[in-house]
Amino acid sequence: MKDVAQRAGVAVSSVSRVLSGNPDVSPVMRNRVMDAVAALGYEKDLIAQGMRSGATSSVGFMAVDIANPIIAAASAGAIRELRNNGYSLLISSSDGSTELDADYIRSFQLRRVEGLLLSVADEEDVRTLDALEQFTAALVFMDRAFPRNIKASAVVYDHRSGMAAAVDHLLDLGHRKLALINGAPRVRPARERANAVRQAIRRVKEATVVVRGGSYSASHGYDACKTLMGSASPPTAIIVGGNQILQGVMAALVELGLKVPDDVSLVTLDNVPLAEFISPSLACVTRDPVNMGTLGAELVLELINGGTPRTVELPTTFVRGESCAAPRG
Amino acid sequence: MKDVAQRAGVAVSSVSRVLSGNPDVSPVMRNRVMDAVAALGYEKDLIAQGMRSGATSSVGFMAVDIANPIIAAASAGAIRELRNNGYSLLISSSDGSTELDADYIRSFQLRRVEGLLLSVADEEDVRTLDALEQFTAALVFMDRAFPRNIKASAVVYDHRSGMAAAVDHLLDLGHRKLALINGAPRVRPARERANAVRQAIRRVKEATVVVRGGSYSASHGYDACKTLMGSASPPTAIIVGGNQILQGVMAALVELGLKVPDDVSLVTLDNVPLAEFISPSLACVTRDPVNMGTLGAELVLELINGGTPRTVELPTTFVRGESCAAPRG
DNA sequence: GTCCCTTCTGGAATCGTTTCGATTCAGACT
DNA sequence: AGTCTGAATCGAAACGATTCCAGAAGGGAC
Repeated sequence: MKDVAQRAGVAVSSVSRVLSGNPDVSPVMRNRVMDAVAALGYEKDLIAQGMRSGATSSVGFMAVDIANPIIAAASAGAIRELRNNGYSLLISSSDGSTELDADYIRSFQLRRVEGLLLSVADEEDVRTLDALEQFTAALVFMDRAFPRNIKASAVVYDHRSGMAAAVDHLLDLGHRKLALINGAPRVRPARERANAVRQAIRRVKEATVVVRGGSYSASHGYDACKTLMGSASPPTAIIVGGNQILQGVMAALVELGLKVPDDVSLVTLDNVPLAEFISPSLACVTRDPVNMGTLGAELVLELINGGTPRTVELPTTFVRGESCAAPRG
Repeated sequence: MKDVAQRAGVAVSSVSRVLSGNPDVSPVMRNRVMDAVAALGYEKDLIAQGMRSGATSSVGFMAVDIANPIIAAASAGAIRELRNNGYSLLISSSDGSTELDADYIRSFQLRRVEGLLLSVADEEDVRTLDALEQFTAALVFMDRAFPRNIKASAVVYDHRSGMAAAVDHLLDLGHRKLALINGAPRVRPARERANAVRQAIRRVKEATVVVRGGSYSASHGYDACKTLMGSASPPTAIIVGGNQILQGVMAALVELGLKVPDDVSLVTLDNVPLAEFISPSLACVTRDPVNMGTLGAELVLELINGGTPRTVELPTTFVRGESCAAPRG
C-alpha cells in the first residue's frame, strides 16, 4: 500500500480511502490510485485489516467428527451461507475427545473468530464449559443443550416427534417389547430420543422399552444388539440411534442369523444415500442436515450483527419401510 | 500486553520475551510477568502475531463438495495432522463451480494462509489456473493434475491398478461388453479410470468398453444407465465411477427391472459404510480417503518448512463381490 | 579505580491497514 | 483585499505483537 501510494504520488491514507470506497476522493485521485494498484498488482492483506478493525470475517465450526455424513452436510450448508456473507469457516474435529473440544474453543478464541458453531462431545464436561465461559464471540450450539449462564443461539432438532411417530408405528403393528440402541447420553439428541421413546410407549400399557446408551460407534451397536437379542425375552423391534451404530447392529443380526423384519423389526436414523437399496428397505427417522448448517450460519451472523440469542427448532420425520412388520405369532 | 507490562512494571518488550521463551530473561522478571499475565488473564492475539511474523498458522482446504463422504474423510485426516502441528484449517466447498474455485483461491491468498490443499472442479479452467499462478503459498493438489509451471506437491491415487483388477475380473468371468459410467473427464481420477479401463480391456481382443463421461451426479448415472441398457447391444457389466453416480444407476436398474448380477454385473467405487448390507454385495474399487488428507497435510507442512515439491501415490484395491457374475448364456 | 565483558532490560521501529485531526487550496462572499 | 466555507488530501497514531539496538547494571581482572 505504501508502494502504491509512492507510485501514485499520494499519501497512504488516500490510497486506503480510494480502496475502501470512501466518498471523499476526487475522480483524478481515484484514477491515479487505481492505475498504481493495477500496475503493482497490489492485494489487500486481510490479516492487517482484521488487526486494525478487529473483524476477522471468520467463523469456527466445531464438530465431533467431520467425517460423519450428517455433520459434513451441515458444514456444507454453513460454508455456503457464510461465504455469501463474506465469511470464511475454520473447521475442527475433536474425534469425541473432550480435551480437544476445550482446546479448540480456546484456539478459536485466540484466532479471534467472530463466531462459533459447535456440537460439543460432552455437554457436561467441566473443561469444555470453562472454555465456553471464557469465550467472548458469538456462540451457536448445534443440537446441544447448554447452561443458562451462557448466552448463545441454538439450532436443534425436534427428535421427539420423529421418534414418537416411529414408536407409534411399531405399537400399531403390535410390538410390545421395544429396544433403543442409543448414542452417548451426555448430548441432547440421545437424551431427547430416549425421552421421546419412553414417553410414546406409555400409550400402550403393557408395552416396554429397553434403552441401551453407549457411544456413537459400530462396536456399541454390535455389542448392544447381541446382548439384547440373546436375553431371555428379546425385543421384537429395535430402534437404532445413529448410522454408525446401525453398522454394528446389522453385523450382529447377520451373525445371529436373524432376519429383518421376520425375526426383528428395525427403525434407523438418518437415511444414508444407498440405504434405499438395502433390502428390506429401512424405516427411519430423517432430518435435513444441510439446513442445520445453513440456519446455524444465519444465527451466528445475526449474533455478530448485534442480534439477540434465539433457538430454532427443525423437524424430524418418520419414514416407513419394509424393515418394520408385525411381530411373530 | 501493554497492560501486563504496566502491571508488572516492565517494558512490553520484556513481556514479549518472557512469553516467547526468549532465554535472555532473568527468573525474577519471568515471575513478575507470569504473575501479571495470570492476574489479568492475558491471552495472546494470533492475528497480531500473524501480522508481525507473516505466519498465520493456517492452511486452506478446497473441496468440490465437502459433504461427499470421501472428501469429508480426507478433510478429517488433514485436520488431525495439521492440528498436531499447530495449524488450523480453513475449509471451502465450491459445489462444482469453477468461478467459486477461483474466488476461493484468491480469498485464501488474501487471508495469507501458509498453504492450500485443493481438489479443483476443473483442471483446465482458465480462471482457476490464473488464480493458481498468482498464488504464492504452498500448494498441494489432491488427486488432480496441474500444469508444469505451477510448483506444487500432490497426493494422487493409483486408480489404474484398482480399475485394471476390476476389468481383469470381469474379463475372467467372461464379460466382453463393458461400460464405464464415469464422472467429469476434466479431472484426473475420471481420466485415469477411463484410460485404465481402455488399456486393461486390450488383454482380450474381442472385448469392448463404452465410456460415458458426465458429472458426478445421480442423474448422470440414471441417464447413462438407461441409455446403455436400452441400446441394441447393452453391456453385460457396468463399472460405476462414483458413489453419487451409483445411486442413479441403481435406481435405473430397478426401474428397468434388471437384476444384479443376473442381468448385468456391477462394479462400483468407494465402498460406502452400509454398502456391505446391500444384497447382492457390491464389488468395488476402494481406497483410503483419510490417508489422502493426512498425507496432503504432511506434504503441505513439508513445503511450508522449505521442502521441495513431490508427488505421493496411494493405492486402490479391487474387492470382489456378488454383484459380479458370469454373463448370461 | 578503570576497563571490559556479560547479562538483562527498555525504547523504538516495524508489520499493513484505518481513521482522526490538521492542513491546504480554490472559490464565494463581504 | 480579507474572511469564510467546504472539499480534498496529508500525516500521524493506533491495532498487538516482535525484534533490533542501545544502554544499564553487575562482576572480574588488572
